[in-house]
Amino acid sequence: MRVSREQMAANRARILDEAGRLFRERGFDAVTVADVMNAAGLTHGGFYGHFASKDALIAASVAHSMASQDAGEPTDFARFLDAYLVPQHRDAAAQGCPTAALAGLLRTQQPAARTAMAAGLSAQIDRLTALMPGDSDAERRRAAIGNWSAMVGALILARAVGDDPMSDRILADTREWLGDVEGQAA
Amino acid sequence: MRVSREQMAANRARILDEAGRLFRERGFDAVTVADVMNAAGLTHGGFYGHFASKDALIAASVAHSMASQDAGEPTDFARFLDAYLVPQHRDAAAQGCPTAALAGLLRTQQPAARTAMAAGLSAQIDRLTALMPGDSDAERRRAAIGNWSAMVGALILARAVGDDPMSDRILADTREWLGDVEGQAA
DNA sequence: TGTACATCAGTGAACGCGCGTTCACTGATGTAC
DNA sequence: TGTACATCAGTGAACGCGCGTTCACTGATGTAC
Repeated sequence: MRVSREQMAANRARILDEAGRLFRERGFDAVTVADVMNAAGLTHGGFYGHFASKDALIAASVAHSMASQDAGEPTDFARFLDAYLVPQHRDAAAQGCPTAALAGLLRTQQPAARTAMAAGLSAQIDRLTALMPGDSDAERRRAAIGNWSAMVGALILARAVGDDPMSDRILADTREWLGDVEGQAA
Repeated sequence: MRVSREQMAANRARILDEAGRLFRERGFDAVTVADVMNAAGLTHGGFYGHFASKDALIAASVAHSMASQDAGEPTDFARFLDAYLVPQHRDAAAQGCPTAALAGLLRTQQPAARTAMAAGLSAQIDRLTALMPGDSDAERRRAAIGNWSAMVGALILARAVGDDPMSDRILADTREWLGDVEGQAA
């Protein structure tokens, strides 16, 4: 059942897409190699033709998910913030921000996966720095890192507590607070 | 090998202490029931005399770790912030803030564990609200939630990226940025 | 261009290991008299 | 207070299951002529 080179490349791309979706939704440990392959329409045995190990898939998947974030590159920080800290995003982790979904899981992962996160995070901070007001580049970068930490932190906390009414409040209050801080700084 | 009631209570307390330490250090999945029991100086077979399941231990451990945070209740926000966003805290997750160590892992845990996180988080926000400047209680609470999201988010991001030089920068920049924001708001 | 053969992507059964959980047993604790 | 017995916290072997990984096989693709 050999397939064409194009087909194989498409299969690999589908494996990465599905892995990114499943890992964001359930975390690395709760998703099996067979889960990913089945989601991609394949059987688990073929996995090792594409990746050396599950850890290699995790590293590639983190890089893939972080890179796909570039596509939706924000051009207006206020708009980005308002779309980010909302219940719909909290409830759609599978399609949402990979940083918020995965950062808390990466401390115990292998170096390659953490390096991929570092690269994606660095790119995101560069992007946000360009959108920040401020007199110096250092000041804009500091604001970008502070805002991004608060956004990712608020989303992680809102997701951690489950159905609790505090979840909505964390999102709304952090959104308003960051909006006020921005207003003051501008 | 029956032990006295006091001894049994002490054993249970030691199990919870060690579980809290190990879970913060390695996450829930990478720590086995046997790991926890051995760390507490016991064998794995006796575990089910104390807890109904590993999930029950996780829930109890989250509650235990979050409650132990009350002990170090901060009285000065600037001091708390300066001690929180530093490399030593980043590198000592086992003894550090349970919220930063566990929040990212809780989305995929059972309701009891998430409820315990919600309760601990609520208490922490109440504590920080009391330390915030501001005209109204709503404003102080918003500042507490925003600051706490940024602190937890920055620590999670700094831990996610590993040895990367960005790790130190995330801590330092977020610390300075929050200090500036506080200064402006006061 | 057509044919014969080598390659190799994917399949699915199987392997081995580790983990959560169970259970028969042990012997110190707690209690009844 | 001392003795006899019931209780039960902890032990360690065993069980069963699921997961990452391997491997012999299949049959379509790619290539040599």
